[in-house]
Amino acid sequence: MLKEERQQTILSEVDLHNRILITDIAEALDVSIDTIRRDVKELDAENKLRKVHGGAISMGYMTNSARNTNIYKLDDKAAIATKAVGMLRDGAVIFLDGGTTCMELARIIPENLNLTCFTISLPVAMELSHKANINVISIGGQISKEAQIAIGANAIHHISEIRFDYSFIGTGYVDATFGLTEFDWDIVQIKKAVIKASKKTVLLSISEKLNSQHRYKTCDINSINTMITELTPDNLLLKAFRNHDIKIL
Amino acid sequence: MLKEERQQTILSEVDLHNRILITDIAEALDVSIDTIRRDVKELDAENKLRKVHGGAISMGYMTNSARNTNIYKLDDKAAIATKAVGMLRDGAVIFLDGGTTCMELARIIPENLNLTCFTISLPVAMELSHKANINVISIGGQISKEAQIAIGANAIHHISEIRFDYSFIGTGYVDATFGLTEFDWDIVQIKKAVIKASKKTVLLSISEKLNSQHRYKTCDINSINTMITELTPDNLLLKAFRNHDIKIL
DNA sequence: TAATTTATTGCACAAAACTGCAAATAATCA
DNA sequence: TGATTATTTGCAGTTTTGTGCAATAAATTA
Repeated sequence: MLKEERQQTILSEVDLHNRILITDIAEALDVSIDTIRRDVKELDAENKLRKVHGGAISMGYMTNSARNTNIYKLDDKAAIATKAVGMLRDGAVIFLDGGTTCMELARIIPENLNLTCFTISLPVAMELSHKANINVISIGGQISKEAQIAIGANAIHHISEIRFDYSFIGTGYVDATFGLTEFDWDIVQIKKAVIKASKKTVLLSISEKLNSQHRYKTCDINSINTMITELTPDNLLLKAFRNHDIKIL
Repeated sequence: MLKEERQQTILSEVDLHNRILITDIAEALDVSIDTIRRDVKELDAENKLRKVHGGAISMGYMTNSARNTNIYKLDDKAAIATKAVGMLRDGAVIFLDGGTTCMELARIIPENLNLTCFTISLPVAMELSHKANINVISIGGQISKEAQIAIGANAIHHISEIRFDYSFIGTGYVDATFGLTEFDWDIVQIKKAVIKASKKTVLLSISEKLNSQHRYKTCDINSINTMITELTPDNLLLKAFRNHDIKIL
């Protein structure tokens, strides 16, 4: 196997799973740990990923409070995902959005939990499909090349015919007064449908996105039932959100 | 052999397999390693490919992901996929099944081909989503954990509402008299629906599967329009199939 | 703190790349 | 056509690169 191919493989694995373990990759590609270590080092120097103790994480997964020095240590998105997992109960029917934070949630959902998970995200569906007790249902539709999620009328129609106990969604931008906004029109339509189809909607967002906005509006803050960030609920950055009828975790 | 045609051969090999090894090409064309090295160097300078240590990779490969780590019988499968790619025309609406052979086909579909591809396979959808000119539509449904494909009534219903120009399907087992059979009932139902929805059905199967059978039947050999194996069409193993109204590639 | 895991470093071996050179081949022109 | 020139090719020696191993150091966990 060519070095270049190997590095491409590492990159695509990182893209797919947000994080990789050096040892896993070495075993999968059947080369020594040293080799993978060197590869990861190079890729880090090229800013294609971030090397951390024990492995590597994707750039998209990085947050600006970059204290991600250890693959096992909780970073921002993992912290959010951990809080979200606490909301899950056996037998629930949930929806999972695309994006790295929801992907992280999918990753850490316990194997023994009995869940029915709907998702529009190809990577999330693949990740969940490895868990024995989770019934995964992918919502079909045209695939957005950027986000690797199903979009379009078909997907929206399907969502409208389901009633989720919980939906876990991300957002491009969020602001206490302007609500959730996106750069992409199609994605807004999907999220609108998801929110409408959910008993409870849970927003997962790193604090970095707070107080930002863009062109197309998904919904008001009031349409969200629970908002999870990596911050503690009493953080000052969340003050503006406390005026709304929304639970903050 | 002229230098020009040699370089042309190198380029087409790179296009086909996304990567080459200097040593392989040198042996195949029966010239010295140095010659190929020089050729590759020139082609790199002309931006026709990217020279890397030990070989070369196609320009498109850089963005290409999901390198197959399952190298089992990969050469045979690549040979089948190559024949299948030859059937594709701009503007076609096709269906791609799951399985490693179809995955290989997805992998080598040229970037510049304009296609609408439906698929039930999560990995195939992800692979295709990286190609700019291919409109990917995932068919949703319950995800089979073994095969990472959508199965069930919902997926079947969707398929029944489409008319594919070509469908490329795999099979668990195939026999000239017993037809296509599977170990899994749900998968049979999906394949039946696909065949019904296709103007032309193309079976991709490595020769290893020929003359094998299992519990559940998908269809007779006659329901298949074209059958592609890694063998040459006049191979003895295919003799029994030549009695049927089926094109063999 | 000790025990375990991960990183780093230096080293050896192998594979590949580069260089200069001579022989072979192709192209040009009288 | 034959002689001259330029290009291409293969080979040998050298340099560079890639890989794995083992010893040591650093970081992490219990």
